[in-house]
Amino acid sequence: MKWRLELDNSQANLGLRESVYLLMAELPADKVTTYGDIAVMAGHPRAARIVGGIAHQGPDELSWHRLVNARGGLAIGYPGGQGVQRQLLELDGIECTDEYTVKDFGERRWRPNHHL
DNA sequence: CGAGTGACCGCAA
DNA sequence: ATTGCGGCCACTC
Repeated sequence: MKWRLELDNSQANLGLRESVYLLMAELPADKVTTYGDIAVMAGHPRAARIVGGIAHQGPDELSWHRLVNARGGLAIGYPGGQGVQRQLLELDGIECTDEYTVKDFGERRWRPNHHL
């Protein structure tokens, strides 16, 4: 089912924004993902920055706090600051270092197994 | 429609 | 290990 959804949006008939929403909705609660990965999965490999912009506006019901940068670092401009994002992550059982980086990023990082 | 923008990314000092 | 910088390109106004 997940596969179906992602496959559809990688066919890119949807806008990037739509694709980002769908992918974020698929993101498991105990995982994180990156702007770049989302961009790639959405079929716009160079649009990482755009994903950030979309996240900035995105609907509150999606868990944007689990979206981090390529090094596992928390968002620079997260509303309320990185401290807030970190707390939200910890509520999901995702720990961070003092440096505002997701702990065990390699393990936490979400990878869709299929994805062409 | 065109120019400016940005919750990025990777490589060079 | 840090910092800086330029490229990136869909989105907004």
